[in-house]
Amino acid sequence: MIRILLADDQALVRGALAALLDLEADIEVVAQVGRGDEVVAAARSSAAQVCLLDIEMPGLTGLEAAERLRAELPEVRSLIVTTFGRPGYVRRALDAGAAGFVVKDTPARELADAVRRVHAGLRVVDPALATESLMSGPSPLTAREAEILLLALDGSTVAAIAARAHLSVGTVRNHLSAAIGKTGASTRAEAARLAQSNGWI
Amino acid sequence: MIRILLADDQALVRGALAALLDLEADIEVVAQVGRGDEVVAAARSSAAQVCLLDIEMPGLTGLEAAERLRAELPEVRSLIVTTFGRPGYVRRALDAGAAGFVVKDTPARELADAVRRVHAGLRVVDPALATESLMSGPSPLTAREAEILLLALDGSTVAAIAARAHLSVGTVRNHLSAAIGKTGASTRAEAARLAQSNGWI
DNA sequence: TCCCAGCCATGACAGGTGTCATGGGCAGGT
DNA sequence: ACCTGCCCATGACACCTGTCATGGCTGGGA
Repeated sequence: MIRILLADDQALVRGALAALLDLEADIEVVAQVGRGDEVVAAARSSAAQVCLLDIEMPGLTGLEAAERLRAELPEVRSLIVTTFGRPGYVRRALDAGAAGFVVKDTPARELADAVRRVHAGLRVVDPALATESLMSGPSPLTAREAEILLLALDGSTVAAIAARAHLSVGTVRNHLSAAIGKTGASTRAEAARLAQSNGWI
Repeated sequence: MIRILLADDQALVRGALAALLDLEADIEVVAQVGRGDEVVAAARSSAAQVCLLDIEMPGLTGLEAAERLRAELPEVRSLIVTTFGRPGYVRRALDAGAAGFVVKDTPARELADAVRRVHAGLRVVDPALATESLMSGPSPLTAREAEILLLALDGSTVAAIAARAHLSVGTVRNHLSAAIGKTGASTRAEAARLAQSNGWI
């Protein structure tokens, strides 16, 4: 019997996935949480063996939760199950210690298989996503550029970004200009959008 | 026995919701589709009574699908089940003829209840969402402003937007300026983001 | 040690952007 | 018929942005 923890902030999706997995004879959902920062504690108290983690969650992202799990409960294996198959997410997930990565777009049957493989110690990654992830390569952005670009996501002016980052306006413009060049965009808004869709920020 | 059609582009979520609803004794999932433009045909051939529609779908949005259903199969009732509880979505959903609106964030139990109420001819709207929807009110944007703002979402320059909309650069700037004023933003990128999060575009 | 990459900052320039005033055309309501 | 609101367009102005050149600083490799 494989003991599963489910982490997804949408109660309906969480419950539905639980219903789906409980149909499998060899899988048992032993815990459900709706926040990333509840994952480690719940995994500990429920003695879960595999954690299904959504990326978008309050508290901690699924990626960060996987990192905590690796540090505090190394015998627990994480499987990222997310809506967005952004290239770059896969790499970050594996770097964070996740054992697998599937998108919510996969056939329902394959989820149980993925759980079994992860539980058996294998790594499982959506094949289509894996190639796309390798295509886009690692982030070309420096840490600072990524940070500034993140602040530019909401469409703020350069002055507002500079204030939030405690930097001069000119420096922000330089970082943004570098990011625009590296992403192949022509405005900072487009660069921010591209970087996000590639999982770079 | 209530006959249900499920429309969601994420196969995993669709399958999981099906597993969840099939646990109910009086509910039967008779069809599943992954695209908005397959909803009407599938509803017709499966003789579904209630359609659960996600908003974000290829082909047609759930809102548009609800509109088609009302026109072609008026006896079928639609229930919008979506990830984003954006104020403004509720109003648009009800305008499109949907009988209910719930977010994926609701407890699993309530979904079956919502389905039963919709089937019984009642309207069901997430109470928290309903008040928020009334708070934000209807869209302040004119049709043209919303259209231009939609083109500005990806961070394009004004010139690029003008080319795509077949308008002069000056006109685009005017529409954007009006939209910026109405949304209380200070750049078009921020205005586009605000309008989207309010369900106005 | 030198050198390089990244970070921060300044200044200047061209071109993009947001605002405003103005005007014509078109539908819908009184 | 009149008014109102929306759409489209033009032109001018101040300001914001993206780019480039330049320089100083720091923390690693070679």
